[in-house]
Amino acid sequence: MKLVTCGLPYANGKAHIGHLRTYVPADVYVRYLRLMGQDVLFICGSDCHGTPIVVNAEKEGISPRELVDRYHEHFQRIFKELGIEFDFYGRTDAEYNHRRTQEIVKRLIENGYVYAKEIELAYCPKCDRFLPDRYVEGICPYCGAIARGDECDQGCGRHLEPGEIKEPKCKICGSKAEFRKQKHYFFKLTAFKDFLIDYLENKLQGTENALNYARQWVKAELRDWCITRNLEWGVKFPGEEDLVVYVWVDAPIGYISFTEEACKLKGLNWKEIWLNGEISDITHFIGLDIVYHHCIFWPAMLKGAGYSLPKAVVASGMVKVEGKTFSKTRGYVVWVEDDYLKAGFNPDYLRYYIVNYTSHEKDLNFSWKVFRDKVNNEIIATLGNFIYRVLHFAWKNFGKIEGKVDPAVMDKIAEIKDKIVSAIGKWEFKEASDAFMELATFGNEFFQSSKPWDLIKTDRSKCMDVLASCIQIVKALVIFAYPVMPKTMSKLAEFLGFDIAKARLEDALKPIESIELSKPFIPFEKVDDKKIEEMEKIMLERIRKAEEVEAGKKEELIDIKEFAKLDIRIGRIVKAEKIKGSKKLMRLEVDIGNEVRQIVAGIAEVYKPEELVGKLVPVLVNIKPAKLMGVESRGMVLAADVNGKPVLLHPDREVPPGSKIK
RNA sequence: GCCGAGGUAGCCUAGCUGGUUGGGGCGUCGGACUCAUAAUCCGAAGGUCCCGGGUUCGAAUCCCGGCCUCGGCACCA
Repeated sequence: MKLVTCGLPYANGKAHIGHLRTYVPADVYVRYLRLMGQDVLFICGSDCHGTPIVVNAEKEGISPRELVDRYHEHFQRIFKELGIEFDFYGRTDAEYNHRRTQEIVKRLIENGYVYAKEIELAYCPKCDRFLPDRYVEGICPYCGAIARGDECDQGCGRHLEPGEIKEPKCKICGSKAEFRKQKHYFFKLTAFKDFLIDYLENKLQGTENALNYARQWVKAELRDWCITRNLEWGVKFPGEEDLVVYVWVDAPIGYISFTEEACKLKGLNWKEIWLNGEISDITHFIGLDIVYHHCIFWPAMLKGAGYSLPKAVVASGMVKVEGKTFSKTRGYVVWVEDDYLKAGFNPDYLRYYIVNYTSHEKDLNFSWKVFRDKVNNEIIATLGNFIYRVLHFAWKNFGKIEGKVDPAVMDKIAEIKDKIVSAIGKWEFKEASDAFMELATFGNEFFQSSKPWDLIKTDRSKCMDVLASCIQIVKALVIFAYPVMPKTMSKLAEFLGFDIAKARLEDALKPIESIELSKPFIPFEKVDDKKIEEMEKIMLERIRKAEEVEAGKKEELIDIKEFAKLDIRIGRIVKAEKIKGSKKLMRLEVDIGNEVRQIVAGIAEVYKPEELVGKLVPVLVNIKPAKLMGVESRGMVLAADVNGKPVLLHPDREVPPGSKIK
């Protein structure tokens, strides 16, 4: 029994096209494996724990469970509609996952891979609880900027050790927090370094993007992981009522507990998968963002607890939307339900697009125009049209087809089958889908050059043979394309009188002796331009709104007194040099009239030092000094922000340095 | 700057353990056909294979140097 899993969607938001980049190919993979006669268990579920869920639930005034329920159902619905069929779709907050997680943690403790350590954590006396990192705010001891729990994110960027932050405040009630010592538990990841190097170099298979990334991390620096958190929501750490296990412990364990549940339902033994010697036939489909967890943390945990290790990790590339980096906040997103499904598009189209656009490892660009073109030119004109023209012609002129299939046709089908098998073995789903499209084109050529519309008038028997060959191709296409477009292809299989669920790739090569046809249906409906324009409008509107929100944040009105607090003066740049080790930072010496100040500015990507010297620029003089890349900055050069790039401002005419700006 | 992935015709790409005129798809242009959802088929145009060196009888393919793009980290006072 082979196990295939997908990275668990976090039950904290709706499904978007980025999710599908992983789930669709995984489903396609599983369907092809089954067509090859393999026994596969396909598992996924909702990732339900972690602080972001707790924070969001609190914001909405509901319990974490209610929030999780909502998205758990949402994802199940989306998967069903898109034909992504898991054998089991679980949730990590279920009893079975808690049980398995505690069992594994206990094993790790028994085997000596977990140790306790006292660390200082912010504690709010008013709320009477320890505060997870993102609930703490305070002052950075190094640069004085406002910093959050573990990091000076707005100031010097330093990583802050627990206890370092000054004047800690609770972000929930705003009252002063204090530091209290608390015992936490660490997983000895460092003990697995040699094991991981060997595993990643010699044992683990998968896509290069994942493996290379992980190898680099392991060789660099491994640190022990703190695996407990101060939360109520989560899996209790054994023996510690107040601590839950870190979300990245219980989430992947979901793969195991979901397998158990699936096996119960199917009368199988889960231990044959997860307690089956060193390496087991387990394949994880994931996004590039969680490579670290799946290639490093997870195998170490499994090893430490005595479980089997995954055989392969397959990571999908990133998703772009209309050529831009995917971003929910900036509006470059396609929501599966609100955008795609509500517009009434056939889910098979999106599956085809995702699988066929480019190699699994590379970036996928989603564009509505490309979507329309791929659907209309490839799915409909080439594949759908071939299927329909053959079935329609055969039904109209014969009704029943009994004829000899051309050996060249059989050879071609066999060739395509081999291509598909080889492509699936490499996780190259575009290659597999290109292969059946090639067969459709071959079919069109065969039909065209055989001219059955002429033969029907001169030689009915020969015409019948041509049709027999064409129907053989149609059957092969239905089987070969089924994993990518299950909804339409199963309807066609039914029309042709066979059960696709029991089909094998080899069946495409079994000659159809005789087939009786009824009136065929048009397999795919065209996507029209108006609909695409609508979709583009929706997206543009969303992008515009996102920009407005961004601008709106800055549009808080202030009065002149507040403005007067800003001491802005014209300064002359007298020296400029790039800061070593930084891409964006430039060290400037600026004459602001009564003194020359050192200022660090993030302009090095756009400006060269030599073009800056002598230039007059506005400088915010009374900003708190800060250190950037270890260089002190005592002021801020003002510039226009154009698509994230700075454009410097210069006075209309020569003015003396130090001139005040009002 | 560091690490990773890449740079092949308007777009997506195959080839990358070196070897006949660099394949394919979409789009474009011309033609043919009419069974079919104006679908299909045939043909054509379109490429400094990022740039510069080197190895070699021979390089898109190997080596060195550089440029650029994407992602991650650092950072944008």
